[in-house]
Amino acid sequence: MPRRYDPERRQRIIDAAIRVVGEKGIAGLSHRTVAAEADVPLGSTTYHFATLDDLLVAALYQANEGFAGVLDASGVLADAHGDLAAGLARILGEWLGGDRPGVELEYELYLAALRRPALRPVAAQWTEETAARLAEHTDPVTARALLALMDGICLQVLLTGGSYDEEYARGVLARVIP
Amino acid sequence: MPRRYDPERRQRIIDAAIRVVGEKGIAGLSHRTVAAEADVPLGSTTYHFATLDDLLVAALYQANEGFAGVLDASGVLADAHGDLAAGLARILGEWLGGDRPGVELEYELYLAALRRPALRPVAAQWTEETAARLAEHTDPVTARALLALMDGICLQVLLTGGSYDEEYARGVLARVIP
DNA sequence: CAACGTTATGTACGACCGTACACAACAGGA
DNA sequence: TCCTGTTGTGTACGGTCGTACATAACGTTG
Repeated sequence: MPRRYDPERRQRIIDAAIRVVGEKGIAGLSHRTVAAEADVPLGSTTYHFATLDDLLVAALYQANEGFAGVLDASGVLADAHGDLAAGLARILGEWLGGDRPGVELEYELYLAALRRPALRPVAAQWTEETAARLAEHTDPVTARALLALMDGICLQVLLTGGSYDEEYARGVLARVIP
Repeated sequence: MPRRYDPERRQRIIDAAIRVVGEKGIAGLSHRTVAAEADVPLGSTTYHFATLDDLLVAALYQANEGFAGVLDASGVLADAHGDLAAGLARILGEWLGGDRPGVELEYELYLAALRRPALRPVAAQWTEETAARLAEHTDPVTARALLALMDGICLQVLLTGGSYDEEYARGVLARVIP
């Protein structure tokens, strides 16, 4: 089933959806706003993604690679014998402190799974994959706990408008590692 | 400045808003849906709450008392020398496991602060107050870490559709307590 | 080359939304 | 009693939304 005309049209729509969510939030996401951002007709977005949930699933899949990329680029998981807590704390600092527009975006898509069951498999898959990667440096239980604690720390920063304290994060993350 | 006609009209609107968010999510919240749920005219909701953010702020304030109530009723914070980690793990179990419709509701309102700056002071206040209450049984740094970890554990359960493991929670919470 | 199914587009409809605003109901001071 | 300001209501407007659907553009098959 070959694609015709514009083979990357679908990808353009996903990219546009991510930009829209980044700028206006999920509340500002509609077939029309995405079509305008991607510079495609309205019918094109409804054709490739019948419901907005379909579009959100695709966007979340793609956004999940954001943090995974930071994780890879950091080299923390490459160094088998480094200080894991310090490494993770540094990664969070880079992720939260960077002026990338992706932090709120990626979290918003992730948290949207709370009310949209269609997103839960994607969120679950990301959690399991990341936990598995962390587990290579500790054990599965600790990996999930580290993930949960990192989530909680980020939430406290993002929801309360506070600032990120890397030294605090390193300290409490270290407590979780047995 | 005496209230006339219906002194509790404002409260009725807030209660209705919480029910609407509980049933249809924030996405289903509008002046009209709230007016219908509260059985008041449309103009009444727009009069008492000019913007939906105003209404969400009031709803979040009220919803925050939900978890605080569970915390109080549990008696965990009353027992000065009990096992804090086990107590908190049990509270989370009651909160998540109960068939109350409040869990997703309260978290949705809380997480909405990510994109709505108007809610952040409320979220921050709840975090600080709860951390202060926990700090009476440990130290401030540990209290905030416990709160973050509890948030993260709940998120993993709610976002991935998984089940809550109280024994796991007790174990990792205990690691955070020095 | 003709028929056909997939891919893609344009447009229109009914529903819902926030908002504005004129107006009614009432309390308290002059 | 009248006047004034606050509280509360009804309605209508312009805009955006999801959705449906007729139709075009194209590749494939026979």
